[in-house]
Amino acid sequence: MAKEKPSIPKGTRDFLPIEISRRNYVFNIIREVYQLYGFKPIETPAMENITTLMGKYGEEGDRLIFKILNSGDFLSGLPDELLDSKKSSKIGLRICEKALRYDLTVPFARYIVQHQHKLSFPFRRYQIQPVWRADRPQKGRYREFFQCDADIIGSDSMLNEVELITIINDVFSKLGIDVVVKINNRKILAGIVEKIGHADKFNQITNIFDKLEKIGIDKVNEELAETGIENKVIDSLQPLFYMDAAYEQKVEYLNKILRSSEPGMEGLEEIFEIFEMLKRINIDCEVDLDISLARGLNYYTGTIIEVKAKNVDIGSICGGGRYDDLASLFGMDGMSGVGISFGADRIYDVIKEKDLFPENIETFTQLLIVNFGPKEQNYCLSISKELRESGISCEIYPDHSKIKKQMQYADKNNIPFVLMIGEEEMRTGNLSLKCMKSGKQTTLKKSAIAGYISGNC
RNA sequence: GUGGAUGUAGCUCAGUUGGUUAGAGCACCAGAUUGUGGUUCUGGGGGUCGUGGGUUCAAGUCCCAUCUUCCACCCCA
Repeated sequence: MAKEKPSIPKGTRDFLPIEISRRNYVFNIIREVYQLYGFKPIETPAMENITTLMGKYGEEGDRLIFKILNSGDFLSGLPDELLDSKKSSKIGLRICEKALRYDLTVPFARYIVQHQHKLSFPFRRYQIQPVWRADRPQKGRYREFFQCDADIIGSDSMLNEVELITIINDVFSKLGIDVVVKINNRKILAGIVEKIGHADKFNQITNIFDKLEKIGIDKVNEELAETGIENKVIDSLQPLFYMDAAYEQKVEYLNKILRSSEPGMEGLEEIFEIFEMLKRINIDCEVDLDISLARGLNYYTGTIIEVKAKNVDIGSICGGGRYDDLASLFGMDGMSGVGISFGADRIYDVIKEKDLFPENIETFTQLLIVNFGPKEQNYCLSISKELRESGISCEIYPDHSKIKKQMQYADKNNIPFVLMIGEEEMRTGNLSLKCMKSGKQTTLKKSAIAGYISGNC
């Protein structure tokens, strides 16, 4: 048999125990905060019917959905002319009925429509599961990664937006990450585009706005001019592009130019409400109204939110927004929802880069019991049972190897304590406990061990 | 999907205008030390140089293709 070099698909990763434990640290903090706000956990399958996903994320999104080939003789029913046409996307839809989920929001919309009779609205759920995107991988961009979503569906209130923002604040302050939360509203963008008379070019224009931070104000103006917007109009937009302008100034200016735009004023009113509420509660992290923030999947209709870590170049680590029409795509009207999604893997990368993981999460086993031989091993069996019953995570070294080797094992596995029970200890009942960090050894009766370790961990 | 870079031991990398048997550090294993790890010393194992073709007396080195990883665009968490 030919030897195969082992590998995994590009953009996917294996995880070491230490990496899992660090990732769980991130998950646990997010989960705790979600539960503190009354969100309930749900799960959905890794794969959805392909029709559930296609067309929900825009053209680019469709391309990035992983499709699952049908089982069986999937080509037999295809007309020859379709096969001969070699149009992959069309053939793909005929031979793939399932696809891996691209995010957690669209499956959630499907979920609430299907289970509406078992749920009471407004419904707040959280969901921590992996998603898959057929993107080309690079730094902070994976083909399989975890999203941690929280959504409130069935309520139009801006209070929901405010709660989500405070959740973002709580999570990142617990993780010790310095972030800036950017907020915008699609209705404001629609109003601006409408006022400058290019409502038909919404995507093109907002896309250019979005590049502001990256390419700078001059290039943005250049690109806007290329789309056919008159210089006079571009000049009138300039105040919006000064990122560090105070919130009040931006709102005042928007009030002027959006006066006769119904969606524009509506969006502005929503933003105003959010910021008024935020003023009532103290929030540590920076929250900015950023008119250049345009991103977000196609389904967002109102508020859009994006969070970036300061001083780390990794794209957004959390994003979200309000979607009024998502459930109606599955046949349930009047169900506005708003949600956020933490990108656990990017958050992991930020914490790693900033070296912010706490040390104690690297300990798995607290105590190793050295194995001196068959007699001692038998004696240790009951000791390990008692220690575990007292909540001490411990293991007996499985072989009668040299002590040196067993100590090395403890050292490499970051086990803080080693218990040595040889002939002498068995006879006297005075057990030798070594603290690996200090190198000090103490003699204890077995009943005192659990207490000693708990007190010194 | 478009463009650019990269690939040599488990990891990080040297390797001259093409020229004997491809090196180092770290990691691993063994010993110095038969009841004591993390430091030190000694020794050892480990590479068909990403893969497939081509040029040449001779290729890790040059050419082509392909894959991987990384970077930019696009898009996004």
